[in-house]
Amino acid sequence: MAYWLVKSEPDAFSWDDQVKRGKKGEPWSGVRNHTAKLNLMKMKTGDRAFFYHSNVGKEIVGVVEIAREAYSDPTAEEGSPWVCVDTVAVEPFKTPVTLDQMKADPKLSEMALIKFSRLSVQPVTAAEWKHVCKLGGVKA
DNA sequence: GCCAACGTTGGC
DNA sequence: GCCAACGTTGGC
Repeated sequence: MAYWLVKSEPDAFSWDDQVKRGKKGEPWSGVRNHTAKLNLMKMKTGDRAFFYHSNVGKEIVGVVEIAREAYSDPTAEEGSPWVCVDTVAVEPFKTPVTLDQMKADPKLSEMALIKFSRLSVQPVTAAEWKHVCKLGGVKA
């Protein structure tokens, strides 16, 4: 299984919104960056991702699962190359893990979140996943 | 094909 | 609200 991190501005789509979608999930659409798109295309059903609130909060607030692999993004122009996946809420963090916390943690110094701060869909290593789950108070 | 200008993202 | 980082666009 692979691990990921996806970003959303809570003003646009928050963790609470994701939870409200229930098992139906929500299309993770609107990605318009090729690096992010490549990551979306690598996702498999059952992969897990951290749900990160950018701008407001700047913290990981929960875990989502990939419920549907990459398909043509319905919010993009017809014939455009953009894709989205469906995400379903799995579990909220007991304690949100903040950006400051991750920056200060030597175990997480190589995280894409810190090194490529503008990438909205990014891979997370198994070691990082485990560690952040621990900080967040959830099972890896 | 280079690079300056511009737009967008996201932390501060 | 500002600005740094980065991607994209367009003139040459």
